[in-house]
Amino acid sequence: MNNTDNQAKLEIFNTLSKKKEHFVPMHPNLVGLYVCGPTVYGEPHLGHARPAVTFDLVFRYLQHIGYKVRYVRNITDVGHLENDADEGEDKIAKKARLEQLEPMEIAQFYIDSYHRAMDALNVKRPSIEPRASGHIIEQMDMVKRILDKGFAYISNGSVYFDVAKFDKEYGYGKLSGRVLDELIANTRSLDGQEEKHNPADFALWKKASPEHIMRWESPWSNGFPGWHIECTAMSTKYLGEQFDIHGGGMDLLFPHHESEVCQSTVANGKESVKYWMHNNMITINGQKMGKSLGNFITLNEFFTGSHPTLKQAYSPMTIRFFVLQAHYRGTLDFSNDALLAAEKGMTKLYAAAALLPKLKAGDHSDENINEWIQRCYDAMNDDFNTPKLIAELFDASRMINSIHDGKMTATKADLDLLTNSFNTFFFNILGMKEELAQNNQSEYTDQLMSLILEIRKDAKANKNWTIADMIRDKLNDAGIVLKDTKEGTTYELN
RNA sequence: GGUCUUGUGGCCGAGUGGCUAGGCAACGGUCUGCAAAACCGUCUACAGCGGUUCGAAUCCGCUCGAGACCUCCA
Repeated sequence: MNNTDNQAKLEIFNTLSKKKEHFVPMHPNLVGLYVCGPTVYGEPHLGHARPAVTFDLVFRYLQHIGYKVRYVRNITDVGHLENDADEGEDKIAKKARLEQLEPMEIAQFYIDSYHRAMDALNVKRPSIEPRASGHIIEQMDMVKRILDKGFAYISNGSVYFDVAKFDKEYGYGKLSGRVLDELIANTRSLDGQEEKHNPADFALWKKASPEHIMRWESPWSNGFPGWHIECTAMSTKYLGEQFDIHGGGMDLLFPHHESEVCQSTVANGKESVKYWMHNNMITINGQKMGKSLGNFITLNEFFTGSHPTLKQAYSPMTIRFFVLQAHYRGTLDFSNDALLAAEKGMTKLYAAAALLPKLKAGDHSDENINEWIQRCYDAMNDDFNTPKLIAELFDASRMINSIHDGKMTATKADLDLLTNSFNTFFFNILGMKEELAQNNQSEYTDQLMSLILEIRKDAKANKNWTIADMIRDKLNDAGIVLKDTKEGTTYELN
């Protein structure tokens, strides 16, 4: 199967149409991908891992089938308002005061932390990672354009988008399915609403109250941009007025993405996004994750196991594999049992990968490798069905083990094909990487181990089971697992 | 309350209107000095109640459960 075939077969579930559609990029061989990135005022947690891994997979697969992809993932580092106690106060500004640090210092601290966690999860860095604070001019420009077109109004120094007018001209709610009248009926009256003509209107620019530290001079007031405008401004700047894929979590569907549709439609005169993709949410033991529920777990806590909910530490690759073992549009529940099962399964696939170079070719093949490869591509082309792909990899693992045990054979050509494809799907596309333990197998370790295995072999030859078992058990305690096979003993580091 | 999504075997998790995904766990077998690993086999589920159909886990309706969103938080 070549790239052209796969490009033609790829189907993506489009939130706009609520069905799978053939993916046809606007420009041949080029794809523009925009994903809503993190708001940097806290440690990265599971809620960050899911979209990051999901769209990393999309990024990787699109590249694999031959597209040149520009992947833009923003960093939101301005304009965060808290909803609880300190109403109207910028989230970053609040933290800054509490900790006596510059707002940008806080943002930088958490950006670094986010990057470290994403690197650990083997999430590729995007092509461009623009910061909202670095695009204030572009955002103001976008607000001006919307004002000029007559779809926004100024009220007490703030600028609001006129949703009712938009609804009349273009129809509101295409993405989320919201009906404007129902929205208005359901909106409670809240402080500050009197500035708006209509409760469904949203801010494009907010006048800063005195406690705001992050503020910029604008034609309307000294203030800061509304939340939704940053994505519209930055996606337009880097991907153009129309681009292929916009992704994010389902929690962003409304109002954030719906508002983006409004803004870009007015500012650019056309709908800008062709395919909207939304990953589903995560839960922990069936509950949503929240600080108040006591199940808020950061990624570092997962990696180290330092949270009361966790029975053990889970490596970054275990988390990644676990995320990929569920389809991105389904909810994903984290539990110790499920993570443990994923970890074991993942280990099995690593073991199969390690076996591949050791396989001996036969004169015929018992399985059709090309058909297997086809099934792998079919899975990916079906809206990135990674659980299906992983099931195929487990099938391959069974083949690999059987060939290794001499219970099956494959020709040299098929072995090369199998090796190449297994590695491509497991490492390059799913983005699994060897974890530290495996990389620790230095030459010294190898020499020491071969000495120890030699001693045990002697002991076994002399039927000295006490010594042989002691070596095996003590090594096991140290995290080194011995595997006795007909060809001799091998070892794995855990 | 409203909008949307979702409910699959002990656990996780794919799925096409008819052809028993896969993983983990459990149990049996082969192999092994024993064990682990590996391989083979067993465990045949689709929230509940109706309806459409020759046939539904898959389509429709209702009920129950879960989740997301419904603020100028991002």
